[in-house]
Amino acid sequence: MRIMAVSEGLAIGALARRTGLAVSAIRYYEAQGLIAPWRNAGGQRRYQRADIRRLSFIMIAQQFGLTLPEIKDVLSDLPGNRTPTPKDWQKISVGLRDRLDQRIATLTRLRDNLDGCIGCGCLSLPKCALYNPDDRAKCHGSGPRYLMGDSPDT
Amino acid sequence: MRIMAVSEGLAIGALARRTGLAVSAIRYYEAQGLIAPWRNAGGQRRYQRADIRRLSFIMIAQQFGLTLPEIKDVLSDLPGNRTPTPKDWQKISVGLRDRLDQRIATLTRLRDNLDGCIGCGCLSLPKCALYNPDDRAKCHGSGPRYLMGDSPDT
DNA sequence: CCTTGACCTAAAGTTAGGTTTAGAAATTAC
DNA sequence: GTAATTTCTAAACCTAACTTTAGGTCAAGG
Repeated sequence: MRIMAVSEGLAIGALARRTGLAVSAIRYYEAQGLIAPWRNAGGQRRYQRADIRRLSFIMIAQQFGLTLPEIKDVLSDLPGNRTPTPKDWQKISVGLRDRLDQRIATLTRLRDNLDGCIGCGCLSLPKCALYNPDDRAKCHGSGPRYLMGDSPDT
Repeated sequence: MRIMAVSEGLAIGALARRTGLAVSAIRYYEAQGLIAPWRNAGGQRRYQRADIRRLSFIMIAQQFGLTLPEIKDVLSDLPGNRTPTPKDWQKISVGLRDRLDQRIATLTRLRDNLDGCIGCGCLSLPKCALYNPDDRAKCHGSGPRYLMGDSPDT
């Protein structure tokens, strides 16, 4: 009688085909701690079906601009002792949505600042605050000012 | 009598201080064709005041996610035969704004797709179309599908 | 059994956007 | 005039996220 009904897992090539990722990329993610396959008797990697979803999540999170360490961090909220349920994925996806909202907000703010600059026609940075890499948008603090060439002695 | 009243230009260190960029970065931009100083008798780089504005524009465009080649491309619309006027800068800034709008739109679309995924709780890619890196959002075309593990034979 | 294709590891190479280093020459300050 | 700074070039190094290569091993088909 067959006991191993749950199958012996996916080989890395099959996983690559299912996800669209390169085999080398999957191995790289493993080296970075993002995925942990087991090994068969011959030492080859074997993956669970749930890993397809895991890799897909990684791909999506990358589209959203997360780095691999960040994604690793997000994924660490998944249960380690069992296959993640839709509910588990839903939970971490909400976190992803929050990050995405922040990025959109930042870009939108940046765009509005640019609009101000275009409006005045001079791209004056002290006015539009675009000069601040951290997007703190302070207008009269310390740090580099007159970035667009509008220094007082010009 | 002094003829050279327009000054002999900024040294690279002075430009670096005025823009907040590293000297090495400015030289790097030159290697990439983004800025073109002249050389003094001793072979040192000399910059115009207008270059402060040019470098600032580069910094801003980078915040918007443009690559250096893209920025070079955008800057190529500036007049080469004279110092750019506010009007010139205004023109290319509008182009920048367009690109920014597109990026915001893309991210927003991505977020809405994610919302659909969260809503259904399964992160099903065939439904949410997040799987398409080019953001073409086709739902039943060719290419990788079932990315989140929802293949028919699961 | 034997061949072919998939897989293994380790190390080197790739691209973007720079920084660092080394040794020499130019400039500035006193 | 000399010392300190700045600048010069070329080449090496850096991180992220991978890919490629080289030399072997494993697995499946006939």
